[in-house]
Amino acid sequence: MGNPIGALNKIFDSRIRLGVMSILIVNKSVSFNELKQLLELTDGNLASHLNTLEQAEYLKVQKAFIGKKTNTTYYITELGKQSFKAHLDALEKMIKGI
Amino acid sequence: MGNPIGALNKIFDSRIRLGVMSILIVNKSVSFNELKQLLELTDGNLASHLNTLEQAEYLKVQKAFIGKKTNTTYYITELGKQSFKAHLDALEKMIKGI
DNA sequence: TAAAGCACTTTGTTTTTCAAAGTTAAATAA
DNA sequence: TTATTTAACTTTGAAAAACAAAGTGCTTTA
Repeated sequence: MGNPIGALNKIFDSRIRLGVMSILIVNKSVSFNELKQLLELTDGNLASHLNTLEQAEYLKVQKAFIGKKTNTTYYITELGKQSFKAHLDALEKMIKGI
Repeated sequence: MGNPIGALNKIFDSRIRLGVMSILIVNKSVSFNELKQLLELTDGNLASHLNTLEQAEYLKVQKAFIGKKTNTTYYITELGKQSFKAHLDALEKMIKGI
């Protein structure tokens, strides 16, 4: 049996990134502004965490106009979904001592 | 509905402290050296995380001699147990979108 | 023309994490 | 008896991460 924390994904050590993923796994797509309001973050802080998630290819972005307003929408990728689930599995195993 | 990440406990943002709690919730008592080996940490790093957990009163320590060797053993406190469970509940709710 | 909203980027500070080395005390080996 | 080892830290300092605040570019609405 290896190190119990070894299977945890470092990207998900952050509560904010965990929060983003949790929202996106249930909601399919969420806008920058919705995330900002839900998680009560400053733009910069949110943007940088979203960037980390994008770099990892756990998220993809779509920029569009909704009516006349610019809108940035985030989606979870297949990789993101898998990685998040793997992380939750690892967490569960660790907690249950499996 | 409040901020979904608001109910998470900052002390458990750290994978190492999560790991320690996971071990102690199943094992009742674990020595410094066992933790060090299980989690593959340097003494200093482990000691400082244990200290954080102790400050929060999530852990208590017992120093004793086992045979002729000094032994430091860690136990989870009732507060620690409750806080850890509360954190896991918050996590679960967040993930499931409750 | 001015002000406001969106989605950033940049800057700089604060906080956290960590390894490495040093410390203290007891135990065992030479 | 002197030296080494083990346990469990503490201290120091560096690197990484998190964050707020301010600035940017673009568009829209007043």
